Amino acid sequence: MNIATVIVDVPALGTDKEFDYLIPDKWMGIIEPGMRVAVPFGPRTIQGFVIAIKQNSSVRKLKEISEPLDITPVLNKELLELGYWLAHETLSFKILTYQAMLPAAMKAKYEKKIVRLNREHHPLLDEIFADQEELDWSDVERQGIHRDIHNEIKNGNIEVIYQIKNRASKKKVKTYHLVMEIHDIEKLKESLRANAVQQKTVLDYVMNHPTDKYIGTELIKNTNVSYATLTSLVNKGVFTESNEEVYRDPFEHKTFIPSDPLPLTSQQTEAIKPILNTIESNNHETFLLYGVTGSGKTEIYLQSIQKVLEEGKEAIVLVPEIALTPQMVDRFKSRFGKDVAVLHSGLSVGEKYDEWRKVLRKEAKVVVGARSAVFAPFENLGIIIIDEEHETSYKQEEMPRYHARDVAIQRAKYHKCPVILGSATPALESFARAQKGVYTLLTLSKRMNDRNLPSVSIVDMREEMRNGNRSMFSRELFEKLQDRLEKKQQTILFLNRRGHSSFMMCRDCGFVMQCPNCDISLTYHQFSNEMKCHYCGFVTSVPNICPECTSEHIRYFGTGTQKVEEELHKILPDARVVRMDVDTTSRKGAHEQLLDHFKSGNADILLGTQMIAKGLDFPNVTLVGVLSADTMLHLPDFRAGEKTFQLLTQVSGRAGRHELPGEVVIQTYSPEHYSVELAGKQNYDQFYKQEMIMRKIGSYSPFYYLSLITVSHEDLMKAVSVTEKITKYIGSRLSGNAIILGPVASPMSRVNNRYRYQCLIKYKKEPELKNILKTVIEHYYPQTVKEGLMIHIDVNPYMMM
DNA sequence: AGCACGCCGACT
DNA sequence: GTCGGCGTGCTC
Repeated sequence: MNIATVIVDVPALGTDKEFDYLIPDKWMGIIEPGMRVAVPFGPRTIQGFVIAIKQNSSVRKLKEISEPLDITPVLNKELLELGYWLAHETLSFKILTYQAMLPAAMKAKYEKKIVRLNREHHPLLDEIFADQEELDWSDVERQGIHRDIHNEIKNGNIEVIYQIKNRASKKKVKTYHLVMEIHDIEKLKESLRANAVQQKTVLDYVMNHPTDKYIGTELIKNTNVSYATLTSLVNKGVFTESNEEVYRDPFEHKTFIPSDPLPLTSQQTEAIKPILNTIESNNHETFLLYGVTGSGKTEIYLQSIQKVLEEGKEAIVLVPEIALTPQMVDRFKSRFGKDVAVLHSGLSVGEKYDEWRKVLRKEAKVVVGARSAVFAPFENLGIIIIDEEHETSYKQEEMPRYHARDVAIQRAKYHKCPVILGSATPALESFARAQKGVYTLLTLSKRMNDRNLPSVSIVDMREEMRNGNRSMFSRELFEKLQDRLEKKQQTILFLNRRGHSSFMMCRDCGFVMQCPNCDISLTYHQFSNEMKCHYCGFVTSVPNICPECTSEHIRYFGTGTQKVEEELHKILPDARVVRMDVDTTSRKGAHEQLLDHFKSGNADILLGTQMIAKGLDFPNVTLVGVLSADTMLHLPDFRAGEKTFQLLTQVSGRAGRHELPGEVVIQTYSPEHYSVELAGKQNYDQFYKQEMIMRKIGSYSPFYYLSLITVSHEDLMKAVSVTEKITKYIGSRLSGNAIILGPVASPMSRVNNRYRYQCLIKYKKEPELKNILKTVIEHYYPQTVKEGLMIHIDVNPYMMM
């Protein structure tokens, strides 16, 4: 058993396979599956994951593993297998699936260096090395001395070495251990010189707060002395000092008030019963917890987790973009305290690494996190919960293009434990599966305390226009805003930004400023006063005259949050507005600050985009206004109606969650569209029926599975011809039941000067499809590398652009 | 992905 | 003749 199977850190077709290495005697019994190792690969040394350990290899001449990079495995057997499964499902390279499972801090960084092999006098080497032991390869390149260096390598004077580095390190803090008895400290204090004030302060502090160790920074803060003082006390034998590893705690300055399980309503009790049963009986089952906003889904999550912990198992809770719902984290931390680790995008690389290690070391039993937290390295999973399961952020858009829901179910099958998908507006796919009995449907139709759903009025903005109101606020919304200001109640104003950013248009000739590299109009950014392309990053100045007809009547159109804010100030000068968008929340912690500001009553109106739609719960909010409900209704996406319905329903749910009744005003140009109308009525069931008809007519999911192939190339003809060949090939290999659409130009037909064409495959059962797609990838791989052709395959796509 | 190897054209 | 251009193929 001295041979290790390794997946190497080279994401390419030719290297996406197992490589065998000898385990040197000194590492025997130490190197285990799931560990990262450094291995020689060609002339380099790179990182790899040990997949298995075995007796024999079919390869004759094996190299030895250089060294292990972990003390204990970072992936368990289940996750190692999951990586293979995921690579197969998403047509991804295996190494990328493993990288997706680990915090970014553990991705290897490589350094190429040269070292001197001898100290013999040498004019060039003496000069470039000076006194250094090793030299970065980039220095060689910068100085343009390639030739000489290669000569010296040949002469045996220097050698090229490769180093693997971790991105983040473990955080260490200086710690002072108290090693002197209290009465000795007293004596020491007496014997100190009168002017040794600082040392005396520390000794006093220590006597008043006796404990066996002190963190250096804290000791200094509390006693107002310097490290030098502490060092002299170390010399006098009061302390010993050491560097101890600590976790970075993102919630260091937050206190959580412990919470106890709440009594459940009769509906909640009914809903949780089957979940508790599966936990107890160790069975896998997927539940769709369909509960209107405010029906108490979270309490069901909490009490299910409680049960899981009692069984000695662990829980994963996925929350979309968790930084956006600090309230949610609070609820879990309050209930489960130190057992909770949090993994979300707002944390620094180091913080994420620490939270992840708490899981690996079994110091945390509950993980609350965004998409990638579904890979938390637990070994006794008792439940996986996906809150707001319809959210599209659960789908990763880069390789591996996985959906957290699919991974969750796969893991739950392995662990024989339940999955709960929770939503007030389930994804159509999920609800359909629940109807078919694939998932078990649990319904919470009543809000807790029997609070009514807010009353919703839909305002036809065309009508407003006809009546001479050209403002972005309808009369109804304006009057209600005024009313809330008088009553000292709060309002949330939601601006649906997608497909609605500001663009420059000439009023005389209709010219719209386009990105020169992409097939999209440039967006006006008031903040920096520039025109930007959101796809390739192109930036240019704002024109004063139309570049086309030199007219001065060139203006920006569309509604940004800043513009809404200005307008609010004009019509309601006394209103205190908190604006939340990319500009105001980019600073770390700004998000939470703004929300706290609003919550504490320091503002009347919260104005924002997507980010205010989710999970917020403010008692004093009695009005929610949606400024333009239909902006994404017309996007080229078969889920546009579903997304609109979900968003409107979610936003509406923000009003009247407590004692005060809530009202919602939805402004729209398409009041008759069923997505808008039924969102107004909060009628998911009706929406489901209606949308299912549309999906059936269009042969879309959930009636068909989809796979999307996008081909892009600098040369339009190349993109077209390759897509055409692929479409033909696939058509010839699939059954007659599959529908193959293409080649057509992608809705984003050019990005970054690359033309994009696509082929959409709709199918019910095509067991050969994965293999066919793999053949396509293999066939075009050489062109991918050499000619800049890109083929991007998305199984079950969410982004159709 | 890198990197070495190898086979052609442009110079000392 | 040698240098160095980049096309080709391999990495346990």
